[in-house]
Amino acid sequence: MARILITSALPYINGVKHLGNLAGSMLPADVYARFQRAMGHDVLYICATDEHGTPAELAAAAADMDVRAYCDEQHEIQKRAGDGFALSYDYFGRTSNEPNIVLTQHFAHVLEEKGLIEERLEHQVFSIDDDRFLPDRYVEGTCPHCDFERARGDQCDNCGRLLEPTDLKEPYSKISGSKNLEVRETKHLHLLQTKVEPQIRAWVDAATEWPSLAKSIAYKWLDEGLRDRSITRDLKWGVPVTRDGQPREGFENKVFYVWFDAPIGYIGATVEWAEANGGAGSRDWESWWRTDKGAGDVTYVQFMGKDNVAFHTVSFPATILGSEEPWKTVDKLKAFNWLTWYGGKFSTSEQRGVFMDQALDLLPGDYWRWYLTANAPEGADSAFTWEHFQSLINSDLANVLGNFVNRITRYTASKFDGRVPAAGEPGEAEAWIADELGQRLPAIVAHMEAMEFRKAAAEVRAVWAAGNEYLTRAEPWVKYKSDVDAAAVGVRTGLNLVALFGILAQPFIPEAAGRILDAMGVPQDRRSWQFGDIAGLLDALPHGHAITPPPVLFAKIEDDQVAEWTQRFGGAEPDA
RNA sequence: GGCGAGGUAGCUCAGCUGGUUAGAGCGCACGACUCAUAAUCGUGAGGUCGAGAGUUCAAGUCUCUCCCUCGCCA
Repeated sequence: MARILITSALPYINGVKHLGNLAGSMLPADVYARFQRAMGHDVLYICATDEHGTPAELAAAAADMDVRAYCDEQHEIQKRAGDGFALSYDYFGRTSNEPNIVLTQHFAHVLEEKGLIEERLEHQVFSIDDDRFLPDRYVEGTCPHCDFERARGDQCDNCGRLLEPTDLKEPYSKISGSKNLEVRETKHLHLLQTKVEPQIRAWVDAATEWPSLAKSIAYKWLDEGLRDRSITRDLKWGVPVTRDGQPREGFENKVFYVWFDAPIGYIGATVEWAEANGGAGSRDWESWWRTDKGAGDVTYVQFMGKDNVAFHTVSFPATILGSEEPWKTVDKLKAFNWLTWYGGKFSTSEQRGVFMDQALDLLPGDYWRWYLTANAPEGADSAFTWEHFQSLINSDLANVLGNFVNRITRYTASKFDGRVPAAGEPGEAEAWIADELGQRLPAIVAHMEAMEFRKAAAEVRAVWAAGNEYLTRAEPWVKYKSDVDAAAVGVRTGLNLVALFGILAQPFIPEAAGRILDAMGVPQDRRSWQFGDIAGLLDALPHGHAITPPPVLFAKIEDDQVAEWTQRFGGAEPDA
């Protein structure tokens, strides 16, 4: 039994995420976690909300709430949305919780001891009316090069030139619009990434199980040269900057930069998990994260969107490797491209795209899980369209899987007293389906191991379709007229296929899979992915065992629903 | 502007280090079947692989130029 640590990129706290975020990290991580559990491995799947930083403060202010109260509320909302999609986190923590604060301060302390942190004086724009320092992109003004009036402090969107906030003419605060600004001196801690660069490069060189997308992004950053990076900010909301357990002199009103403490949150959330579970034995967080405390045999797998790759392959490793402590680092990394909305961006303001909570109002989580997995943006960006969604769900879930379950269970109820028939011997049709399964089941496992979810889903669908083909070949309803025993073999095999399909479906559509398996009376300990004995799989249900035809598993998506949703959330004609 | 990804059947996408008649699902046409959510099963029609040039015995797959789309710019 292998030990597998899985994390998905931490969703930011300011509001429910859209389907693209779900599809690019949390969902595939969950599919993988469920798969590995079904394979019998010891899996720890950790996620958390990323709560610090200016956007959280501003969102809280906009909601007229205290930041912590705002985060409390948003964390619960995101947790609920995750539950709605059956995301099976072992723990869904928070970067603002105590363990992450302790760990963040610990890393800063160790890095400073190693000579990798130093104080530097900076000049930053301070907004007197907002009573805060403004991050570069929150300062706007007129571009000194092209006179564009809404250039940002870091760059002009019109002429594309990189800027410093102090370059802007007529600068104003993007937060309040106030022009009452001044430049103040402020001291910050800088992480000397330039000194760690050789270690990071060697570590990236040694990584064998990263996809090319991840490696090329990492090398791109390394080749451009790492920069020493400020890891503190003039904010109230964040991890306090300390020294020897006391507030650090001159840093009383500063906190660590959100990108410094957020990835440490993977570890912090694991500590939260351990504390919630007693913290003993394998429930010990260090046995997952410290190679000197038993994490040597852990395989660590990270899931993220491509925008996060650099932070996970370069920035966070700078923290970890720079500490020179025996922390577990990522082994396998799965990066996703974007799920687009009809080829363009999801956009809240333009009402283009669906958010996680809205999606659940329309349809159960399984529908979305299947679409987003079967259509995952793995090789390239992939487009969501209502029409594609409708056809995929209706075809794969309603017609191929749902109808298969329905047709064979109902036939059993009407002709075989709702029981698994014992009579008859397997023949040609049974040999055919056994051969199909013998080829396709290993392929599915291989695709899952390789984290090729799109291909895995296609293969799972092919197995479901093979079930229908099997019934066409076995045609028990024809045989029933002349030879009830011959029909019984087909029914028995069909029922066992239903159970197998439920087992196969678990990582992808866990709720529906559970209903199928419950209806077939498959006990919990018989639901794992053990496909070695095909003949056994086709005769696994006890003879005479009663089954219940489940209600229709997947309702079809109707054209008028698509029309309504297109109207509400945007679709093919954004201007219409 | 810089950087990145991509342009393959009507649609959404596979096609590894170049090598038999370029694949899948959906959609479409025709046929079969009737246990089933008018579901299912079978057969078939659809592509000069963005454009041009080059390397090679051989290019969707390598090189160059161009066109177009999308994204990112901490």
